[in-house]
Amino acid sequence: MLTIGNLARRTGTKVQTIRYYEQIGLMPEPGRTGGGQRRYGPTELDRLSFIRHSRQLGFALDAIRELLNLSDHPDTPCDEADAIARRQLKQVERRLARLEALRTELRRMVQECSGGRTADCRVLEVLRDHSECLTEHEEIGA
Amino acid sequence: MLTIGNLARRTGTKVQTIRYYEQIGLMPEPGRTGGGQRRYGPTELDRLSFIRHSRQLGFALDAIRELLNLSDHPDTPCDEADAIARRQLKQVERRLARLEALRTELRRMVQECSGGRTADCRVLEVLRDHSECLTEHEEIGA
DNA sequence: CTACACCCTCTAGCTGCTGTAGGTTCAAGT
DNA sequence: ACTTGAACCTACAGCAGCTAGAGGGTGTAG
Repeated sequence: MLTIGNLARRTGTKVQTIRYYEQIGLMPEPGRTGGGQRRYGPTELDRLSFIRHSRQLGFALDAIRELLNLSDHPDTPCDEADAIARRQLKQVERRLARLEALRTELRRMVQECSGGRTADCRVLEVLRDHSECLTEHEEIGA
Repeated sequence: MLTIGNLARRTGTKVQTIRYYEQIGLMPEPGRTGGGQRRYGPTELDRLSFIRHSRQLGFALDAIRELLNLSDHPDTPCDEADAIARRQLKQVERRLARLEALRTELRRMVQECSGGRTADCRVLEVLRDHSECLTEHEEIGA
């Protein structure tokens, strides 16, 4: 039986985050000692590992909730899990495209800065005037 | 003189966002009509454009605050503006590297899913077992 | 039986907005 | 001059996904 601290250490999660996951129903309410402290078993360890790993792959908590649900029902067809992963992949690809455009723009800004007074700074100039941009970058979304 | 709505339209910002920027001191308190409505001039239009453009390039509000400060003092050397931009570039590059690793992992997951039962789903399997990952992806940070 | 590391709940804060409620003002049309 | 209706005002709550702190209780090793 693991204390919350041990579970945290084993999964690379913060204690508060585990309690938060419990609060939003992502982790089950665990057993408690007489004094009210949480104790976890291997099931919970697996579940939290799944959650952490999914987070590391960038899945939103809602998506993880769905994935966990699917994982709990081994006999259903796996189209849905597949669809969630594909959606996530699409999102990652969209973000990549955006970030690549940003990198280009930032590189250009930085390269053109000749190190004079801020009055002549290309960095500030570019920020002042959108028309100097080569690429469109309308959305901010992460 | 622009109303807040017109300023919003011209810069592609929401009205509430402008008021928010004012609240956190990023935009100045503008003049008001007798009835208490905000009225903006060209200075504010420029400032907000600068902010929006910087946001589109992914700068944090604090970085933008600094950049605006620098922009207001044209005779100081521009090393700092340059440093801020370089920092932002570094951050973008770090995020890109991370996202590329995620893309690889997600692609592999999706490709290996054969469309059977969730019990055999590679997507879920991979999420369950971190050791199947080819790449490390420890941090989640945006 | 005492230290002391760990646990508990509750609440507030972070970034960067966005939305809603409930009320007022402005400008155009009659 | 008066009415309409869009746009404005303030104030506050909420989003994701945690994180930090206060103020107190528990568990266990020596």
